[in-house]
Amino acid sequence: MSNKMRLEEQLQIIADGAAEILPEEELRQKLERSLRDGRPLVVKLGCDPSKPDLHLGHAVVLHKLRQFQELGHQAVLIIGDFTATIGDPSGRSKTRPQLTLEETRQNAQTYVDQAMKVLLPERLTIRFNSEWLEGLRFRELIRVAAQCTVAQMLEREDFARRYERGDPISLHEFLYPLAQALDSVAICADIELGGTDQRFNLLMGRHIQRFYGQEPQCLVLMPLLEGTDGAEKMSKSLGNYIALTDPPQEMFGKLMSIPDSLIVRYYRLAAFASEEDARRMDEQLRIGQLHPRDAKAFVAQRIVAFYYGEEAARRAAEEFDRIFKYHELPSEVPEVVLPASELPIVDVLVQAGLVPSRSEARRQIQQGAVRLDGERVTDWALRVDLSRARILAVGKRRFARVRTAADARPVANS
RNA sequence: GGGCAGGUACCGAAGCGGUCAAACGGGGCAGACUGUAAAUCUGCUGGCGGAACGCCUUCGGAGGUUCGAAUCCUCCCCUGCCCA
Repeated sequence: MSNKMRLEEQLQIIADGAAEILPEEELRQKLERSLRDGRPLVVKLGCDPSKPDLHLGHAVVLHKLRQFQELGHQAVLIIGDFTATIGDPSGRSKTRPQLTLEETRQNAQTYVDQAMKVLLPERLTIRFNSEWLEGLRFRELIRVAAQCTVAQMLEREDFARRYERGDPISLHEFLYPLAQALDSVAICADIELGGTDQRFNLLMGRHIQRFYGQEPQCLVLMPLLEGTDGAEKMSKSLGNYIALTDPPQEMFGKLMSIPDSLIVRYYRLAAFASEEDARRMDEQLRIGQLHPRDAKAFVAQRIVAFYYGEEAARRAAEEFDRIFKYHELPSEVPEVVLPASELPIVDVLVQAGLVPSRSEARRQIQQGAVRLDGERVTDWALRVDLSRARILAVGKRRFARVRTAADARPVANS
């Protein structure tokens, strides 16, 4: 294949699914040169080890990085261990808890383990930014900081909004974009990946790279995946996320709960379907040739299969149908062994871990959410005989098989 | 350093001496309806409690006034705005 064709092919793959590429022409030039000289591009992705739980939203970007790997480029994962130890003393945002370098390392390991579900181990470099930020001289920091005005900083949307609202912004928060930019300088990044919400930070990378006489990096921005609530972007703090570590069953269930309006988007961004396939599904849904439920199940299965394989995905789908379609018990109900042979149902619910407190147990019973061996319980003063195994259910998705220890002695009660 | 406005439950936000575990909205949980959808409707949403208009803990922190405080006073901590 000629370099010309390979160039077009690469461009197409890189642009596939991307929300924005800045600036496109520079990217073309970089790729052209890379092909000509046989030198892979350095593709950077920064990550925050203070939140090591990766979800499908992260996977969108990770997958793009993987595509770069497949094209033969050099992927560099920057672990922001240094920045994570700074934390966020403004206290308003809990998204940046202060960590020790030790914790950071540990989280980083977790992070990488999860990222490897999407990335290829070859052509992957992992760097910690404490390596160059720890020893950064104050003088140097000031030189860098001088490259940016306050007005420019306030262009960043969330700064602007917080400033507008009178919310506190700590001075050091202005330094985070600079720190990220210095990461790009440290590894001479050709390309940086991120979500569209990272545009400002990544552009800062270009700015600072120029200051250091480097060729500025190109930006490949990926769309932000909405969370299971269908409204906000997927994030851990909003609790609307599907973790890469969610077991197949749970992952499938969460996927089934997304609003219909998101099916095609998930197909495209989380199941990595081609533009064409996504369009086809969209069309079939539109003309009613495909039932939304079936489409959703298909997408869910595709996604679970990506992380756990076809077999696990198929089982998850079956299990889902069993519980929610046919209202049967899950194939595996967690078993809880209690020391007493007879207890008030409220206590059983708490001790089985189905509800957090007795008050909550009482409320759930009053609302008709609790079933014992399939029978709805209405009396919260009910005592449960545990000499034989009992099946308890709270709502649609909390189950436990409860019994007393075989050798438990009856508890005397007045 | 000074002036002003604020710090309330998971979040936003009322309350400003008792009837406040604390309005309202969001979120969450549950019920109905379903495709476990979404939307909608209903209920619940600190803990304890054989079910009390009962007890305990909570309204930035520590003290104080009062029969009684989220509500008043004092000091402290934190945030925003303005001035220096």
